Formats: sequence, structure tokens, C-alpha cells
Amino acid sequence: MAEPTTDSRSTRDRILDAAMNIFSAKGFHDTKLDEIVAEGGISKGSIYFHFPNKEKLFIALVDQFADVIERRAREAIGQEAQGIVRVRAALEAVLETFGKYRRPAKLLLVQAVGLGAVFERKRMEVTDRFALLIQTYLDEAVADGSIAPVNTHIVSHAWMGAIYSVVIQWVYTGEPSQDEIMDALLPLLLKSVGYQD
Amino acid sequence: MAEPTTDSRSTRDRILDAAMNIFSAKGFHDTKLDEIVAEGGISKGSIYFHFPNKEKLFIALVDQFADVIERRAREAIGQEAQGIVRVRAALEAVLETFGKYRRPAKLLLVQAVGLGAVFERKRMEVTDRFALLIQTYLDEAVADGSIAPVNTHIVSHAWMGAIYSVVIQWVYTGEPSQDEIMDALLPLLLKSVGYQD
DNA sequence: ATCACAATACTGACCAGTCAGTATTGTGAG
DNA sequence: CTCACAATACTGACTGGTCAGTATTGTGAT
Repeated sequence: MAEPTTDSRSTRDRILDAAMNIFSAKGFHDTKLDEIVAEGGISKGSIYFHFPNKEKLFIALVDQFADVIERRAREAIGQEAQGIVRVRAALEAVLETFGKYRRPAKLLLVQAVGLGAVFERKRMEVTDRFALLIQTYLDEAVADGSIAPVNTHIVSHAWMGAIYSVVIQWVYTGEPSQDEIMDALLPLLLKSVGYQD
Repeated sequence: MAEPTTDSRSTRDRILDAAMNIFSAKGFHDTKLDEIVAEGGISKGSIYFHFPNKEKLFIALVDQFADVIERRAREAIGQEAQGIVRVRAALEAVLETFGKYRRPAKLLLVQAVGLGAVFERKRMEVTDRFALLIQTYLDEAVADGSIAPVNTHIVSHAWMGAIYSVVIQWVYTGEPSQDEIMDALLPLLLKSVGYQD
């Protein structure tokens, strides 16, 4: 594994790549920096040149992926008109992005949980970011009458949880397929706020 | 804290109690056995007399709580007639039990995530246990016509996720209140499979 | 020659797990 | 009942491997 060749990518990126591979597979605590060193064909010294410590390296990966997801969702939403159509677009974007990036998804949804207080705050921050995104458009959909009034705060968190757990299950087992998920989960969520196709 | 008095509970129970307190607050890796020793007013040796290692001690707590939840849910369900009423009863029971046992809930839903493969298998086992319970009664509800046919496998996991994340949020922040959750989450879930009060 | 970056060798705090020993409770023979 | 012995329950000082982080040295570009 890990061909050196004439690897022209910057060392920093090589570190991030290797760290993503190991962290997502083994979790934070079970990952030794020396494994990342081996995987990436880099040196321990350069890790500490580019990152202050193991924790910050991990958090850099979480942030990186959270940014990707949010950007994709916002792009998808921006193109849609109003109301429930936007909610649907955001959901599709998030599901597709999780699908495209399995390993990062696992890092965020699984490996970032249950670490100490520092990580927990970061995870809450990311989760809240998405929940708030959903909530905003749900509120909009309620306002313009696409759907009946609901407790959008609870709904958005419930949706996040539903998405998370189905995605986690899929990340681990490969089942159900991405298409099945879209076909079953999307209508489920929309119906839960009283919207039908 | 931790009055010694003439503590007549068995040492094993004292260990489990102390371990629950510390594990649920700090997570698996950040918990030192010496902290449990201090909290429980017991000795390190007796931990290793009653449990083979730290990991098994943690898992014993997870199992203990999973059993409580499942028993409560089954009891609640047993008293109900058929179809969707039973689903509703099970949901209520699970939510109430999570509410009653905040710390164990945090242990199972947060602290047991993102640990190694051993723990992940255990967590999947527990989650699947509940998901299957839900799925069974959902299938029943579909069969007797209470609700329209759905992909009960996906629905049950999505429901678990929705419950989990709302409960986690509540375990951390105390908001939204248990009543609010019941009032908002229950109809949401039932509506998601096309059932109205 | 100096600076940014990278590689290697090393350190020491930490903590799960051990174990030799003590205390407590159980048992059954006289 | 009581004494000898055994089994079980508990104690806590100690250890040894581990691994994040650091100090030192190397290298190539300008």
C-alpha cells in the first residue's frame, strides 16, 4: 500500500489522507501516530510540523468534511425555489455526499463520538450546524404553507438522527443500498411532516 | 461524596454503580480505573476479582441497561392489543425509560460509540435488538392494515436514530423537555408511516 | 549560509493489569 | 459450640509496555 512514486502532493495533504484512512478505520484512541506515519510514507516530525497535536489533526479532518457537506447542501438548496422543494434538495445533497464519502462519514458519525469533552463540543457544533440548516428551511416551508406547523427544532434533530443511523448502518454493512435509502428515507422524512409527493 | 457508612451492598454492585457514574460522565478512555476505585470506595483488586478487564466492565453496564429498556418495552407492549397501538406503547416505554435513566442512556448512546471493533459489535447488537423489536410490531401493523406497507427495516433504523439523537440532545442540554419530546416526536414518527391520531 | 521542511532517535508520564498477601465467611468433625 | 482448615473476597503497592510528544540531525532550494 501507499506508493511513494514521485508523490507531488504536499506533505500536509498526505498526512491528512493517511490520517483519514486510519482514523476512520480504527477510531481516535486506537490509532497510533506511527501507523499514520507508515500509511502515508511520511515522518512523525512532519506531522508535528503541520499540526500541533493528535487531537487537532483529528479535528482538522472533521472540520474538513463538515465543510464539504454543508457546502454541497447549500449549493443544492440555492438552486431550488422555495419551501419544501428546498428541504428535499438539501436532504438529497446530504445523502449523496455521505454516500460519496463513506470514510469521512464514518469519521464524523462514529469515530468522533464518545471522545472527551473537547471533541463532544466540536461534534455538537457540527451536528447543530446541520440541524439548524434543516430547521431554517423547515421554518420556511411552514411559513409558506408547504407543510403544517411543527416543532421544527425537534423535527430537525430527529431527521438528523434518522439520517445518521441509516447512513451508519450503510457505512458498516453496505446495506441498504444508497438508492433504497433515498427511496425509503426521503418519503419517510417528508411524510413525517405531513408532506406527500 | 460516596458515603461509606455500613455499606451493605455487594462490592460488585458498588463497582458497577461507581463505574456507571464515571464512564457516563467521562467516556471509556478518559476514565481511569483509579477514579472508579475512589468513587466507589473499593479497591482496584476487587474490580479485577469481579471483572476480567476494563472493557468487560464497561460492556457489563451496557448490557445491564439494554436489558432494562428491552424488558420495559416488552412489558408495555404485552399489555396492548394489536397493530399500531403496540408500536405506540413501545415507543412511549422506551422514551420514558431513557428519561428515567439519563446516565445509562448517555453511556449507551454516546460513550459506547467510536470505541474499537469489539464495542462496535456490542453496540450494533443492542441497536439491532431494539430496531428488530420495532420492526416486528411495524410488520404486524402493516399486516393488519393499521398502516400502509413501508420498508420496515429502514423505518425501524430511522426511528431508532431519531429517538437516539433527540434523547442525546436532551441528555446533554435538558432541552427539549421529556413532555415536549413525547408530544412532538411520537406524532412525528407515527405520521412518517402514514398514521394519524 | 540560512531557512523551511522533513526524517530519525529518543524520552518519560501514564495507567491497565498483576500478585503476594490479608480479611472474611463457610464448613464439618469432634 | 468451637476449632482447624479451606474457600472466597478483597487490598494496594508495584511494574512494564506503550505511545504522544520532543530534541536532534539531515537536506535541498534560494
